[in-house]
Amino acid sequence: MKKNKVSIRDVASLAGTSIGSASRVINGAENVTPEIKKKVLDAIEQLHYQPNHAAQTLRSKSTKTVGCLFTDVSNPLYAKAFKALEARFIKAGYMLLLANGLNDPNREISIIKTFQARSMDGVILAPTNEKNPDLLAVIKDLPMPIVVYDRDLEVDSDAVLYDHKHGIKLAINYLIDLGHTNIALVLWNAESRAIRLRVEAYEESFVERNIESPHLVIKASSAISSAYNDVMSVLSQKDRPTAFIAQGTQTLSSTLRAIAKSGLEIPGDISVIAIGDSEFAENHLPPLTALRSPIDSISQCACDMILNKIKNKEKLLGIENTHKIFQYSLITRESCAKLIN
Amino acid sequence: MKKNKVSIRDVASLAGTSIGSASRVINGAENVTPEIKKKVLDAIEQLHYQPNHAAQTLRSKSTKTVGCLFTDVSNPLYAKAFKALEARFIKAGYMLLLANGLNDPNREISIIKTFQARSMDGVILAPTNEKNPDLLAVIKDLPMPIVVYDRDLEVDSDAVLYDHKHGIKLAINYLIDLGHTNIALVLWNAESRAIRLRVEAYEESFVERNIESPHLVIKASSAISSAYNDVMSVLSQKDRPTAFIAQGTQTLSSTLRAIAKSGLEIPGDISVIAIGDSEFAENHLPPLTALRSPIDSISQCACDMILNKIKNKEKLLGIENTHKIFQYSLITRESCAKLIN
DNA sequence: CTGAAAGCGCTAACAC
DNA sequence: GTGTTAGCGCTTTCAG
Repeated sequence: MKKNKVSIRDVASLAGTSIGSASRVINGAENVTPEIKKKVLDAIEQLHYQPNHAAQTLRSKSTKTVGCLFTDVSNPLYAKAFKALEARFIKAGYMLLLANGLNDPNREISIIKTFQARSMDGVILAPTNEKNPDLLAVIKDLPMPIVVYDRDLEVDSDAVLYDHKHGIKLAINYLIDLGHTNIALVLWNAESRAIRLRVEAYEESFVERNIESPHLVIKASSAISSAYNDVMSVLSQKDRPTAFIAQGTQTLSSTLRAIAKSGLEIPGDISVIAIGDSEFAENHLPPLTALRSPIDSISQCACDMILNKIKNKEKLLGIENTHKIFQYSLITRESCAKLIN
Repeated sequence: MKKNKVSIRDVASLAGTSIGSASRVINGAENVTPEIKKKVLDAIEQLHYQPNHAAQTLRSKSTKTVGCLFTDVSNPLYAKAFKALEARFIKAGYMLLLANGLNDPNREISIIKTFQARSMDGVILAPTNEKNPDLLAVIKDLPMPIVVYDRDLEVDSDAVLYDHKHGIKLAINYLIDLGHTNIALVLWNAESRAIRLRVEAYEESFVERNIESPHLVIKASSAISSAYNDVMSVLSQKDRPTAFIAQGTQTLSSTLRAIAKSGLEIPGDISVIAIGDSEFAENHLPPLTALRSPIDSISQCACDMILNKIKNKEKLLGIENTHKIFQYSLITRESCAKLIN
């Protein structure tokens, strides 16, 4: 633990220039003689000078930091999104400050307030409590650019959204084309945009194909044990489903386990589609057909939106907010088979 | 997007006091009349005043932020650790800034430099490249309190460490007591303190019991497909193991899948112990005996170490660095059985 | 193109 | 106990 007390003053004096010139060099301003620039750079090098971030922030009114509120990074989905965002922001010279809302409205509110108190240059928000009026009020008060991440929030801001409906329809249509109609959808029992839309799309898919819906949406109350039990019980019914669409990591593997335990083969007896592609799906035996979520492009877009707003903050005050929607794609592998009557 | 330009000056003038008193109230100083305190608090309330964090930082030399370098939050282990740490730091009024090193030494170095440039009040470090001299040099230069998180880093700092050896020995002794000697350890093929110690402990366990080691350490090069294949092939040998100790999430489930595919029953034919307890292990059929990692206590300790050093920064300059070691515990469930010859 | 100087918003030291 | 004031380290006018 050493002390680091070299300031721009030291740099300027070592370089034999003024503080102003030193600052210009540090910030890459154009109007500096190569000569002075070199002297300053040398001094910086020699002194191991690092600008004081707090002072820069105070003066320039930019923290070079973006806040990110996700529900829970232990959900691999969010972890991946965070990593994708982090990579892009770091490249742009920003830091991403992650905080977990953990489904708690008060925590979410307090995190957002912290983002404000620490004057983040922008925020990416995915609060769980989409309808909470206090939450909404706090968000509306935010002075910095906002990107809503796959939530139906009634606030005037940019948003990036997954087309969960389209994804489910892709999967169901694929299965219907293979002859399946008795299709089950296994989700967990939470309230979220994703789940809401998936359930809606499930019913709509059958309507659009003029097929009677089997109404087999299984909402497991716990991702593991309950999904397993629920799938087991559905499987034991006389008119058991011939295909499953299962979400997530744990819900999926519980579903798979239940199928295996029931002595059923994939895809011979049962077809399976995973919502969300993963190494797991790819390497499973048999490899699982999966809905691939556009996580990288959505993250890139969120990042671009923020950076763009930050850059144009002064210039185009009346800049429009945009909602961008991203499509799933169906990666067909070997877990689905034609249904033979 | 509104503007937020109310400063402590506005608060003081509305409250009819001086800036100094306002500051004292904000910082909870003792020597303030209740009367003035109330007036200031009211003014703050009324103006929705929020202190400017950059100014506070610049003046007080404390960012109220702690940097956290983990390998990869998509690893559930790190995600859980991050959450545990975050909870404690938030409670103490700090923010945790997470960054993923992603196994890349340059990235790790650059992250640590960023932590320094942004003058984190403390850092929690778990770099993958434990021996990289540049990395080490950068860390040694850090001016703030450091806690090394389960790494063998040759730096003079606090550290929190898992007793991975003890964990493995717990598991192997338990299995030996059940009559197993042909025990396989399934890991993935990475270089880390955890894996290093587990492999060492594996061999030592047998030596300590005067049993010849079966030398069955399976290092899957990929967590999923390879673990599956490797376990399959071990299982097909004439003298197949009677017990498996498997790490992680994916390695474990691949191992389980291979066992199931081989037509073997747990615990009848094969005993299984999971390294790391989880909902998955708990809800598996049969419920899995597991080594529970002391993730909460280790996180709590790391947090306390940092906070303690921050608090005593000036006072006890020569404060000692401590290494604290945390024990796994064996949660016995139904996946292990007595070996009947 | 460069230097001098003002001041970002706040805390802490000091007088009263 | 309270008010005044000097900077924290930097960016950014503004003269020159």
